[in-house]
Amino acid sequence: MNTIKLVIVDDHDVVRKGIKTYLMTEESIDVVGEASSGNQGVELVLKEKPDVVLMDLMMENGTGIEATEKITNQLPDCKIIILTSFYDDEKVFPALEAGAFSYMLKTSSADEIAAAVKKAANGENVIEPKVAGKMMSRIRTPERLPHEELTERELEVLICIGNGLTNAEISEKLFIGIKTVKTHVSNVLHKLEVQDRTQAAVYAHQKGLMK
Amino acid sequence: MNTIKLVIVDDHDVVRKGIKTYLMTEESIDVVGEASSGNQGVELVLKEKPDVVLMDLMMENGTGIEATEKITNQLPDCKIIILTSFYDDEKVFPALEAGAFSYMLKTSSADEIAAAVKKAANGENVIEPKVAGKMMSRIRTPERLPHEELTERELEVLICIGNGLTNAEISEKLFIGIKTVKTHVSNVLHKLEVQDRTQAAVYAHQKGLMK
DNA sequence: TATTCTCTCGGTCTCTAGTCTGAGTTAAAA
DNA sequence: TTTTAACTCAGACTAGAGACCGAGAGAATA
Repeated sequence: MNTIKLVIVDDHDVVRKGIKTYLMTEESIDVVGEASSGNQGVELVLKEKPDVVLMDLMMENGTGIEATEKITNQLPDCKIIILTSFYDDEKVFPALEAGAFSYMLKTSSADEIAAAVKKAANGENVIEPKVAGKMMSRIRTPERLPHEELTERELEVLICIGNGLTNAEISEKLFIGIKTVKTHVSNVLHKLEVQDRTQAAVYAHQKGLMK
Repeated sequence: MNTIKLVIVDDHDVVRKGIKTYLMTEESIDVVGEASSGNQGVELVLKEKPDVVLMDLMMENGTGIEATEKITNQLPDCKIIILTSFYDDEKVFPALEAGAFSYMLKTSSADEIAAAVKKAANGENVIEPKVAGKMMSRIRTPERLPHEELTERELEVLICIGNGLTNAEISEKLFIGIKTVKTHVSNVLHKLEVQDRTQAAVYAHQKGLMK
């Protein structure tokens, strides 16, 4: 088997160094680069064209999800392993939809991560047991999340609501009439199956739709 | 100078291994143990009595803040360096109040962390620039965070708001009249300096007051 | 071309939210 | 004992939220 070219994208220096140091003992894996932000990661990956990418989700500049999407669009053969600090309901599926190949937690051991890298290079994906459980329950209830039915404009309005704006303020911000805002708000409330804007704001925050 | 005995408490295997591997090249530092949870960390520290502890804040079992408090109560000479994944308004001060000696981010380089360990053993504390900035602004405006001024009842009401309840629903849940609820809501809005319940709900979520 | 979707806006109506003022109760602190 | 703070509730009022109905313009699709 050829050497696996790997890029690590994580804003934590210690994590990058930790993985890199550990993987140096693995002869079949060659760490060809590291990046500390999503944007930097995309650039690096497009330049190095690695076989596998270890990608953190929570980073200060540019989310890992956006980076994952950009990379898979341009390099469909590049396997991206999401490596995140915690188990987050709302980010598993967006990440997988963005084209992530495997999904692991940082609580995994270094050995497990090395194994996941090799498997990814081999075309096998690894999903953390906890995450896999979520996927099963999602398959059992395959309905889309309510907010996926929102139109672009409605999502904009929802985010305004999530920021605590009144209808009048949304009207000014989006350059539309208050009546129109009310129409959108009403549609959003129905689609999200909530009773009022406060619940909509909570929904937006809990589902990670903000910003 | 004697060798510095260090314990690492972090639920991320890669972080522990990363720091440990890096610090092995430092002759003056001896990693005498690792723990993957707060409770486990307390036990280990009480047993090993290290000079310095590197402590993660976000862990699945037992928060780093509780662990920090327990350790400093029993071993006041043990220097605890908080090492956290992100810059969180709400956890800096509780951690420092719990007796943390230094406060660093995982975005710090491995060199910086090694330096912080040595400084801690020497009695010098290191506070991340960003965190230090927060401290300065706290000193400049020593007022408590708005929500700390809330009474117990008002906090209960705020959490209900954060859960999307209407005044009528809060009234039922807390067994008080709607008029009373309105009074509490009004007080909450003033104290938090927000205009309406939606903004209050957002506040509650952003400041981590929910649950 | 006909249809569908999205975004836009209007009118009317009801109800909730929130403000303000005032006030009684209890419990703890000075 | 007096004072203070927290919790309770009332009435009256204004303004915003949201429901419901209808409708026109533009773009995309069948």
